[in-house]
Amino acid sequence: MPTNRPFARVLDRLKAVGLRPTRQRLALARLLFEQGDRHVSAEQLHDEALQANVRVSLATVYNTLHQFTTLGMLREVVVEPGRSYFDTNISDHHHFFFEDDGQLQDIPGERVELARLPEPPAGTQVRRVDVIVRLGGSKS
Amino acid sequence: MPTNRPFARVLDRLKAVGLRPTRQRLALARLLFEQGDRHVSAEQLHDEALQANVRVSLATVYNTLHQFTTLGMLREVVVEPGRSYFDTNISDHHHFFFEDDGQLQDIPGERVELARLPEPPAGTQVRRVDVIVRLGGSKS
DNA sequence: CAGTAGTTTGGAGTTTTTCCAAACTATTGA
DNA sequence: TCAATAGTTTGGAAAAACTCCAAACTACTG
Ligand SMILES: [Mn+2]
Ligand SMILES: [Mn+2]
Ligand SMILES: [Zn+2]
Ligand SMILES: [Zn+2]
Repeated sequence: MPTNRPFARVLDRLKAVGLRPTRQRLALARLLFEQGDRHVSAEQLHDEALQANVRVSLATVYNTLHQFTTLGMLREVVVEPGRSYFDTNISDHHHFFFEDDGQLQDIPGERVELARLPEPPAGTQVRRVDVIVRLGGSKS
Repeated sequence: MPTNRPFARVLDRLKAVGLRPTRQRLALARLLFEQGDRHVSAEQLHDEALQANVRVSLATVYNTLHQFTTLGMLREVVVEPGRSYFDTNISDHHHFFFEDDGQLQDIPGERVELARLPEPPAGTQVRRVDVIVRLGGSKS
């Protein structure tokens, strides 16, 4: 029978990438990774941590989000001026963006087919292709 | 024979959309529209204006860029956190984004074929589909 | 357990963008 | 021609998101 080890998964992930499992990092990792795919802003995650009674500074939230992104555990998504979202879904996929309320929704990679794309200019390499489907309410 | 009317085109465009052709607006419109397709930030356009000896405040540059965007003369492109680009190419097209130097380059609409896209969620409507091809130097 | 490298933190700083209310100006039509 | 009006511009203050810093703290190693 499996023991009750609520932190184990997240703890192992931190170890795997060589980050010390500090109280703050562990708590943020749990908020990020233990509830399915999410798109969160730094401010949002900070609020969630405080509500969960985890004392952590906003600077640490930014540090952590950027470390996780650099280590490939998160993906940064930019759709609006003045706010970055961090995506816990790091698989190949795209996004609906609801311009009215600023929400992001995943589009699985296989539901988009890019049948043709130009060659990248000489000396460059494609890092990623983002498809953003911008949505408005039914009126506009 | 055509008279020498350097401002005529831009002036007509302003009239067409119902904006008063003020000194500032006229100058900004010329910088934007009289040299082919461009992707400029507000700060950039402001600098250009000053260098061309056009006294205009940064607030006015923002006002103007947003008015032009609302009126469909410009398109706002967001690829990086913390900076908006305004695109004078309002035709259906996409972008290469050079992550190293922050530059944008147009990809003509017909060079991208989106063979499949999911239906927009009920009650929403597609406003635009952005394809951003993020490029890195040859090393990464 | 002491030493060290990695981590966290509050607060100040930076950058981009927005807001504001006062001054200014293009347009209109009497 | 010009006064009234609505639209425009402006500097400076403010907001919003993010970064930086140096001091304090803590996880790991031996
Ligand atoms: Mn970042
Ligand atoms: Mn805007
Ligand atoms: Zn996603
Ligand atoms: Zn473009």
